[in-house]
Amino acid sequence: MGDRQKKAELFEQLARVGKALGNGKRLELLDLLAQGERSVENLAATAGLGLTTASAHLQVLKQAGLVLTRREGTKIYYDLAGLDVARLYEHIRTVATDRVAEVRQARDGYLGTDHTLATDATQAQEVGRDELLAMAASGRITVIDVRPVEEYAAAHIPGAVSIPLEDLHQRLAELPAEQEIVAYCRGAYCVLAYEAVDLLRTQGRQARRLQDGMLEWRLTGLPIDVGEAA
Amino acid sequence: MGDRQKKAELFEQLARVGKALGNGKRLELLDLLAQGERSVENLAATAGLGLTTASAHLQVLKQAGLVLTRREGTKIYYDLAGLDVARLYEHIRTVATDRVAEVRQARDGYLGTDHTLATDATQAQEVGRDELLAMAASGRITVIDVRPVEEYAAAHIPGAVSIPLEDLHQRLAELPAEQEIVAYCRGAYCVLAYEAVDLLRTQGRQARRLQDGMLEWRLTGLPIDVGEAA
DNA sequence: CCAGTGTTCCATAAAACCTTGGAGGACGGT
DNA sequence: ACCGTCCTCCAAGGTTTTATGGAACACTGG
Repeated sequence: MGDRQKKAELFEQLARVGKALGNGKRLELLDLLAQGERSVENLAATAGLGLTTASAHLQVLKQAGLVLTRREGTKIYYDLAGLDVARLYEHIRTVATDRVAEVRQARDGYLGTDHTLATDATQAQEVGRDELLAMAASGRITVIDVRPVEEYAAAHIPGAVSIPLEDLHQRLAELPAEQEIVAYCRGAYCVLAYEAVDLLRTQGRQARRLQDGMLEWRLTGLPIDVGEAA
Repeated sequence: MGDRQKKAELFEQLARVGKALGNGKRLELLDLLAQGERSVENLAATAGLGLTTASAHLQVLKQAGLVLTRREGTKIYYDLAGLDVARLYEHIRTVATDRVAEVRQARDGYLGTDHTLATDATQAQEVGRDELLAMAASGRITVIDVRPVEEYAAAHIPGAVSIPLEDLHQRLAELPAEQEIVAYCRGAYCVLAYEAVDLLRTQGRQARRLQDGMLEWRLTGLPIDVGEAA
């Protein structure tokens, strides 16, 4: 094998990871896995894919070394291979958003333009991570996790209460009326917290969204809790 | 357009960048561009691609926002869109190498297994970036850049002398006999510096390779010089 | 304004990829 | 041992990339 050919082979192998990241469905799966491990069936249902399709995509991610599997009885759980993978995902997302106008358009279309405009008004809706820690420590705010319970169980911000978005309206009574509420969800591209804040405000509550979400929280190395109870 | 569909659209857009990174030829083009801007013809020739093929690949990279073009007279020069792109490339390379055994095999096959084994002996051949700066400042070493002259001109380590690998043998006399020589090239996956060190040693010189190369040097934010003269 | 160079655009054929359904394998429960 | 569940593997199809020539375009220099 010639030198030229070996070089091509090396780049072709490197491209394996790129290929794995080069499909919307797979990115969506990674996005879900960034919240914690899940079974194939769960992933397929959540991402709206056929079982075999999801399995095939997961296989590609596995071949690229991005995810790992763990068997528990009859189920197989997939999880990110490591925090470096989450970091890579976040990195590619940042570059895409910074460099491609169409990505920003698609994001605004999904999240709602009003949320993503970087006006002073919107900025005020967001709480920084350090700010959250400080305010939570002094008991000035209540932090709620509006993701599905299973994601809360996999990893959540210490002290946060789990109230999935769909339950929020009927569980309003659990939240102190006089305290500001900070909601968070999966990450920068997740709508749940935006909608939670909107809902709370229409109910006359003081509410803000945490800047980004769980993915970015983990990437900055901040502490997390695991388990179901609050 | 439903929520589900908008979400799919968002991920599909994000995947554009992944797709661009999901092809060996394109990664090779990025690797070359990480050294500095080049014309299409130059890129095609260096990467061993047909002119139209190279152009098509560059178009994909451009659509993904990874490269920019600049016209100068009759030629069009491509360049990385920014340091963030180089960082992303480096990131994907690191994850691929860490997580996929086949990538390591391909790398060893290209660079030569003897170079990549992390033994104490090989470690001693490598000079750290800070170490290089310190030794160069005190005049204890001569730093040579063994890449093609055009890449040296685009960006090089301050104080380094340009001696392309192919000229090295006949220009040995330019190098001080009693001083240690440090050679560098494009980056972690570039063979030139390895071969330069091998050549120098067989000629009885003291020689070591800089850890990684120009790409990583730039990413750590260290200073560079631009231009032809030494 | 013309000729010449360098690059992109277009059409086409070959290759690779995605999806889907069905067969098969591993495990737990009975 | 047998069945049900969950997942992977395999094969077939339809769709999307990729490579490669030739035509078209943009710019420079005369």
